[in-house]
Amino acid sequence: MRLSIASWNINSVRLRIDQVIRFLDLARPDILCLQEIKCQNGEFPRKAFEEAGYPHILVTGQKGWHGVALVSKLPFETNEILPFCRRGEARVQGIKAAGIDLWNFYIPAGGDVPDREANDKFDHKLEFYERLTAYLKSRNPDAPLLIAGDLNIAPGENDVWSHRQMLKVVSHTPPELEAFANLMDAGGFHDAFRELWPEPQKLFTWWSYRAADFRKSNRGLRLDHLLINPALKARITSPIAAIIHDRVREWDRPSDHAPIQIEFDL
Amino acid sequence: MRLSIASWNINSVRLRIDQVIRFLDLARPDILCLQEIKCQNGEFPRKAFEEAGYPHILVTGQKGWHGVALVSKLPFETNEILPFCRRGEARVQGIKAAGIDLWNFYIPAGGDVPDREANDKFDHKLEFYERLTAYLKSRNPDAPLLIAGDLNIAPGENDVWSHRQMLKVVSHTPPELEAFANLMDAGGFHDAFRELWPEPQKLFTWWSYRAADFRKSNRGLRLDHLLINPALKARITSPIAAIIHDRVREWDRPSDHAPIQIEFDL
DNA sequence: GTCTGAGTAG
DNA sequence: CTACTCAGAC
Repeated sequence: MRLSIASWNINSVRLRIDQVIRFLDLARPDILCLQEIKCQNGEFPRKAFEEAGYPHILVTGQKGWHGVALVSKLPFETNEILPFCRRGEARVQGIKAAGIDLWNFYIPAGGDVPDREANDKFDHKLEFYERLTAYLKSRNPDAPLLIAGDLNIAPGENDVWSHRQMLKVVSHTPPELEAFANLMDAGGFHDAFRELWPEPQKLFTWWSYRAADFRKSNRGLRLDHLLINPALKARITSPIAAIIHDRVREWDRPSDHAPIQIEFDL
Repeated sequence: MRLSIASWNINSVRLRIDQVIRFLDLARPDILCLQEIKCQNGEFPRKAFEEAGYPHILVTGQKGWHGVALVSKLPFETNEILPFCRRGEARVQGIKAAGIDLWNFYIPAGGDVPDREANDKFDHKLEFYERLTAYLKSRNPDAPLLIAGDLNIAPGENDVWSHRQMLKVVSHTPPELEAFANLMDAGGFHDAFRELWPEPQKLFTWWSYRAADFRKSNRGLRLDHLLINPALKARITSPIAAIIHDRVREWDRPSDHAPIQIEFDL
């Protein structure tokens, strides 16, 4: 079977429901992982997704901030509780579909000051990574796993518009780069995007709203990821397609994140 | 010459600039008086009015609340300072166009409690009426004058959906009705709307946002007025046309006020 | 119900 | 820059 998974930090699903449906109609992933839905469970626009052909829906919302959701053409099970967010915010989902564990994360952004003592948000972010990394070490590595979402770290020199300037900015500071590397090591993850577009090519999934013309300044970051563990990689029988839908960032009143998508045969 | 004057409480001119231009294109008044523009002078969308054929613009704005503006096909002079608002808020404009004095007012709404002692906003409203009435008594009555705007009083029994219930509600309380009557007496004003649609016909220019269907409940008030003094009346050589553009209140995300317009030959 | 401001977050 | 909350106004 062919499987296609997408992920998108939508920055308010109610405000951008038309754009999400438009994206689904053009990209037709089997499963879409959403982050920053910014609504409570009862406020999620289920009907629009059902009508678009995505009847299987899991919403993990809260009032106002954060919130993740998963909409799927395929049925899925929810059987795992993933205790990575110490504040219990709506940032984590774990499902099993087509025999694969799929985790959808909106990892904390981490505030402005890259100092765990002075800035509790930064500490919260790194602790999320630490908990996730530790969990992976004790998890059965033979179970196929895909991690999707806004991980809020740009891990490589070419995942930021300026490595030198960004080393001081939360999302690309040394402790974050180390946390991301530790995660990759612990899970043995494969990054299909970087495989397809090798260094030193720049890859971005996010561009600030503050730039008048994000294409012109192109000061982006690669904060969104789809990570494949070795057990899943071993089951894939085709080349892995991976695409950043950066044209979507050009739409009218867009999210500041572009959707990302991977596709492969099992 | 034929002269056409309109008035509209727009409830944020930046949010509804498309609707204002649409209204100008359909009604083509020579001068439009706006109230509740809710912006500072530099934030007023001058260009849209200029492109619509209204190059003469006077903006009296402030941050966030209130604010009045006047856009005109005809040139005008601004020569009079009208000291009716004791708080110095952006609620008053006076110009002279086509030999006529035109005053554009956004008179204070007056808060909830109809008691001058307990509610300073109510006192402020009545003092505005008192100052205006006193000023008219000392003004040269031979100068043609038109008062336009949201005067925030529904003066007659048939200017409210329920005279009995509204007598307790600010906009139609006895001291306000008296203040309005004193104003009309002092200026000798002619109300072209009531002339054209005599009692007991209901006339409304405002409907609350809270009603699901304002047409169905039709709990409106006549708060907006265009008042003609005797010297102006004497110069008018045609019947006076007067229309409440209540269809505009049906537009998508409308102001809670409808535009009003009068037209006559001089 | 629909605006604006201030504060918070990204 | 854009989104959310909440309060204040009408």
